Amino acid sequence: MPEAKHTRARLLTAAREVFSQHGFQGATVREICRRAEANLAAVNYHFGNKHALLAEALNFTALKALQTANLNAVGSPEFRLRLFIRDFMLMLLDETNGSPCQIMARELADPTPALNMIVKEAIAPLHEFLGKLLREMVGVHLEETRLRRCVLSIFGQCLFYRHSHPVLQILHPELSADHQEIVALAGHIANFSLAGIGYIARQQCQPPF
Amino acid sequence: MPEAKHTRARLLTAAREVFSQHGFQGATVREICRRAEANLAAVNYHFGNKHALLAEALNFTALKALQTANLNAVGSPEFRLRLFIRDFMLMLLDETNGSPCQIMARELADPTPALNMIVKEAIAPLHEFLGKLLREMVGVHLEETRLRRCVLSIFGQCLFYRHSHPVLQILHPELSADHQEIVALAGHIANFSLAGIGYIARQQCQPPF
Amino acid sequence: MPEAKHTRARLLTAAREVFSQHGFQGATVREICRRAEANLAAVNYHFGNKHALLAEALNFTALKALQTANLNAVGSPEFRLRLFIRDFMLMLLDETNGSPCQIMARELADPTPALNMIVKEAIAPLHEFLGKLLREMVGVHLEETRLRRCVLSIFGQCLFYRHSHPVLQILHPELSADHQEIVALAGHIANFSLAGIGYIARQQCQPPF
Amino acid sequence: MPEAKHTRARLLTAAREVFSQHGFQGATVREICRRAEANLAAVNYHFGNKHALLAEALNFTALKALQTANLNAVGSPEFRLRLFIRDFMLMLLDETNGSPCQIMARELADPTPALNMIVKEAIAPLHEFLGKLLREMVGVHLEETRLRRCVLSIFGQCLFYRHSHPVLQILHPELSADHQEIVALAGHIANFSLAGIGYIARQQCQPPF
DNA sequence: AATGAATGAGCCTTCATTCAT
DNA sequence: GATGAATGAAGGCTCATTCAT
Repeated sequence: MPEAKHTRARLLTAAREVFSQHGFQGATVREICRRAEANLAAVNYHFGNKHALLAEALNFTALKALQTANLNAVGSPEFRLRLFIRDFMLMLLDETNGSPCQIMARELADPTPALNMIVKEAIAPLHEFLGKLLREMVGVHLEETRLRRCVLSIFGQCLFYRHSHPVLQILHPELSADHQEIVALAGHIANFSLAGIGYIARQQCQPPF
Repeated sequence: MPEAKHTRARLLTAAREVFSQHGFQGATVREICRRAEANLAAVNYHFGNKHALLAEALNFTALKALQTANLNAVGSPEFRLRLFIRDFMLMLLDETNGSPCQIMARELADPTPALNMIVKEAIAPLHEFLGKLLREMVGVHLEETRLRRCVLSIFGQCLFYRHSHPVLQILHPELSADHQEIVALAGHIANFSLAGIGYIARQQCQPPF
Repeated sequence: MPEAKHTRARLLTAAREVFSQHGFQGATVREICRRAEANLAAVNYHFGNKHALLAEALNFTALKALQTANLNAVGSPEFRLRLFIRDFMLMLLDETNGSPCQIMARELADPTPALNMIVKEAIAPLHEFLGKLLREMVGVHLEETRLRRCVLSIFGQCLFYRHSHPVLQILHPELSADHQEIVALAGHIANFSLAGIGYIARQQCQPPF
Repeated sequence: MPEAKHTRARLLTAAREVFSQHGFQGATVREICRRAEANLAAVNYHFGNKHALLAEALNFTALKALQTANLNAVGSPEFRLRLFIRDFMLMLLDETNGSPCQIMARELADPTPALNMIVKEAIAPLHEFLGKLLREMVGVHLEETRLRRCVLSIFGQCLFYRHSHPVLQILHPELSADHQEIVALAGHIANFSLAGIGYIARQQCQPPF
């Protein structure tokens, strides 16, 4: 065996890289096998087909760990929201090839049959998590619909940097995506959103007249 | 020739439909020609190749009209921001096949060589436009970097509904994308963002201590 | 154009050859294209896929001509049966590569979706034809079931030489399949069958007790 | 190992099933191993390759038993011919998966290297057997060539129901292949053939003028 | 006595593109 | 101004077989 890791593991690593770079459709089994230094038939042997390989390449552990860590953190809901946005942005903008969020983000725009699982396993829990966190802040009086829109506003701001990354590199090539910059962006999103949520919550109690 | 419009025009219409539905990569020349009731070689005859067809299919007039209309609108910057967000969301979530924003939105996540032109012709002006609008609201004291982050927060919230449309349909299948709902979403984003911008602007003058 | 006939026609000729030699499953599109001196994609362009190519390669005209000729022949039913068996055997044992009966015979044992069409277009009419011919000979008193069994007995004797051709070449390598030999075989089958039919018909009228 | 029989035996059983259903070419080693609940490499371990597995899967004992039983039967040659046709048809149309005749019948149309052995071990003896039986009936005066043609006529009628089974199911879907029906078919073939043979034999002595 | 892992060859199909007319 | 025919390249997948254990 010329390779340190087993073929199956190397295929998963390679698949995460290629899927995150080219999307499911743009990724080729050939390229994945080439990078994994595996035979072309290895994907079929280990996973059955390309779709099943994608399903196995998806990895939600980091995303779940993020939520667990946040639940265990001590502090006000506002503090935990800041923490969450920071950790989520760091995960989202992690440029390591094959990071799980890159693959998932691609699925959002160009769905494959795996999207259902992604939503059920990763996205729905995440939205629920953030919904509960906001609920702690705004109390019981804010309508569920309005609360949800706030959740979407936060995710929208965060995901934008992932989805529009190529555009931002053209628009503002001077911006790097280093740790410090990401933390600063997360701080902005937290400030912006806390103010927004606060306004929405107040608006509910005493409608603007 | 039984068709009213010339082949070239029919090809462009068909291309906008197919590109918006399947993305550049997922679209096939065959399907475009089939819908345009044109010969398979017509794309190469009229446009040279698939990339050039995409370039010609892109259409920024609606986006520019939106900005012009907003500039001509009478009212406070806050009012014009509400107006802009509403019009932008309506354009973005327009489910008409071949709407220009759908094509562009797909380009963001999976760039082709056309992205440079899109950014230069459409996105950069749009960001500048929104930047100036916000500047009217916050005055000269807010750092350019912070202002830009507010612009990105607004676009992020709006584009989220476009990019994550498939996910939202799974998460909240009860939500329709009719005119009324879109206007309500736009109202939320405007409220949320105005509060956010207001906070960021105040924070600059009197840092939170 | 380096070839005399058009690619489409060459593909059909080559397909008939290869299908008749190797069956549908054993035939490869590559081999067909190679023999037709056509590009590998030509099958897809002209026919869509391998199944559709088979469907177009099938040719029932000779089989239909055989029936028409027999209907126009002047003579007793017995004579016309002898004629039919002779012509049918000559067609069946025609060793020309790509003869229609060879392809059909292969379909019988290893059916593809094309079998339904073959049965409807070629085999059912043939059975009906032979049934009517026998009916002329035996009169109206013979049960339909018994008549049909006689039809199957005749076809069985004829087809045997097609289906079991490889076996017969091993068993009796001295037998050639030249015109004279085939005519002799047909004569035997006619004699054998006329006697059989005669017995079955008589048996019906005056049951053996 | 949870299985009662050894892997080798299970493989042979599974191979008989799959070969009889799909033919040699259509059968896959994977499917055979799956049914035998054996490892994919088991076929090559136990038999070397797919061809060798076929060779071992072939089983001529039932066919030989049929001949032995017939030789031991008491009665006239005519009676023993009726017996033979009945038993042969029952074996031929036995729908039990993996019945030896199904596998052999498939080989006839699409020969593999195993055909030589099949002919030598099974088919040639069978033809000789039937030839001798007919010889008993017709005496020494009938030419060997003519006698052989009668043998082929009988086998042709019988095998037809095996080879053309898919066609017959389309043509006459009302016909079932139950014991009673098979016996009736065998009776018809026997009647038909006895009359045929009788005529051929008489024709020899006193040519039809 | 047997197996999990791996592989090379080959299959059908699809695609954007080109070319001669 | 346009098109029917053709093509090279590539894609996902399947198969019988092999190898190390």
